[in-house]
Amino acid sequence: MAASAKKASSSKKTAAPSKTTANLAIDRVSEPVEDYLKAIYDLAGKSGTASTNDVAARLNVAAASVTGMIRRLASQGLLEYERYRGVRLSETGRVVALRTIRRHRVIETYLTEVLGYPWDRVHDEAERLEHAASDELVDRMATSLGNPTSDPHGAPIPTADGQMDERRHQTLAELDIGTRARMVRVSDKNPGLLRYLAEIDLTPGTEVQVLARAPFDGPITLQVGDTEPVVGQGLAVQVLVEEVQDET
Amino acid sequence: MAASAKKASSSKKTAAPSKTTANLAIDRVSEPVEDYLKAIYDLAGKSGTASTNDVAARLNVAAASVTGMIRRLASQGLLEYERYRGVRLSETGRVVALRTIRRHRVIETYLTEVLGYPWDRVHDEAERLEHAASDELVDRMATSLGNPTSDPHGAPIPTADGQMDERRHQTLAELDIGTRARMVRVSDKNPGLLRYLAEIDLTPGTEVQVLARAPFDGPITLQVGDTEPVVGQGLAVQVLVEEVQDET
DNA sequence: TCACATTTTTAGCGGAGGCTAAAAATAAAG
DNA sequence: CTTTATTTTTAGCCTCCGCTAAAAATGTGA
Ligand SMILES: [Mn+2]
Ligand SMILES: [Mn+2]
Ligand SMILES: [Mn+2]
Ligand SMILES: [Mn+2]
Repeated sequence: MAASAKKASSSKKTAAPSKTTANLAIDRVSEPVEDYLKAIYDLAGKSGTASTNDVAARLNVAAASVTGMIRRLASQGLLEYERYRGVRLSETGRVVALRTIRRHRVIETYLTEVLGYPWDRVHDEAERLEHAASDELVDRMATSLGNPTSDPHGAPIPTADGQMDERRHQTLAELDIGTRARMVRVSDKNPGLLRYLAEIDLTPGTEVQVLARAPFDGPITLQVGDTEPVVGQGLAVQVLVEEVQDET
Repeated sequence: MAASAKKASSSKKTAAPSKTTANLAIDRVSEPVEDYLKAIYDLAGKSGTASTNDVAARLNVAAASVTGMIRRLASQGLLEYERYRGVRLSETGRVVALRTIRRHRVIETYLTEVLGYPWDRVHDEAERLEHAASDELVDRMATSLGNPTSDPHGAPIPTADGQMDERRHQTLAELDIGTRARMVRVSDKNPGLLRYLAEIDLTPGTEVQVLARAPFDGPITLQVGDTEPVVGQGLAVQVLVEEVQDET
């Protein structure tokens, strides 16, 4: 809960404009900065730190560019940085990242639910809109959707005050044969995969079971509804699932 | 050329990718560029040209910055420019401007009609979203609104293929006493004015009549519905109206 | 421990889009 | 037709955010 007691990141306007709650009036940052913070947020994952190279790969920029940006972000108090030692978001940085993620995911949900976008094309649109939409707009969208808790790909949506379900899930590749499970989530970054999943009806919420698994990472036979699609290991490791205990 | 390694790789792939209709596949330009083109589009108006100073004032940038940007835009073929002689949009520039204007106005309409935004706060939001929303998204919004022809402030919405109603209108200040007219349009850039207009129910579509006009630009007494608000000249010149001929 | 591989940083550069101050061109007034 | 005022451009500078090439730090395998 450290209320971002960092140093003087906010210029020299007023000492403390309004800090009633935690800290909602964080200076709005640029589009690239929001994308860096998002990338770092989810690369860091549990270890807490992200490497220069990973960030570079994720954002499709040169490693040198990442070093440069990282230095600026550190000087703004958005992250902690020690040369050669990776980077870790500060509390402020985490808040900014989570709000950007919230905007992204609410927008994706709105686009599919209300405007009829197919789930394989919302990501690119959201990747740009997330930087332009105000929190108010996003909250209006969320409200009109009934405050959904996950986006079309099953990713959890942070609440307006920055809480997010951080549960880890097993992949379809790890699922024991015969175990009943529910499809929970898949990455939103591969449109082809998403289209294929939609085709075999393997979307978040759907029940799925592994019927057979050929050795040496061979094909995996599934049961989805009353079809039995056979998928590869490459797909299975991308799909997150959750065991479902049948209640009487 | 170096910087275009990944993103703007569109440059010189094929001479003419697809030019079936007029020219719909125009390289997407930056946010500042879109704002310059919009500003020039409507400053130029009928005369066709806009001055450096006017553009600067409209965009809140220094005149020197405008000169710099103008040179770049001219070199990209978005406008025609002769030193000291003002600037005029090229056909390409006009197309880009109109599409940006379409996005802006459809977004404003969507925000008020669907998401319940008050009409005095949609402009700022649209000013940012217009650069991030794809034409597809905007077309989906337009479709779901039934393809409206004007935005919440009465400004005409260009069609997807770039047609826009360019009619000029008289202002409330010019309206003859006793003439029945319909409120048509008001600038979207002054939230206070918009709130006041909403308060006296003077919104696009509403019938209005000038009952009296005090001399020397004095107060103007209106009839709006069954109220008789008295407004100043400053307001009256901002409100565009259209005479309404009563049909039997 | 030493040599090589990998990762990261530094150095230097470029374009976009801002700025201010000064110079130049154009327009307005006497 | 000058002189002055206004408008516009130039010159020079800045920040942000990219890039490449080279140097430095860190990690690894013999
Ligand atoms: Mn996404
Ligand atoms: Mn983004
Ligand atoms: Mn507007
Ligand atoms: Mn804008």
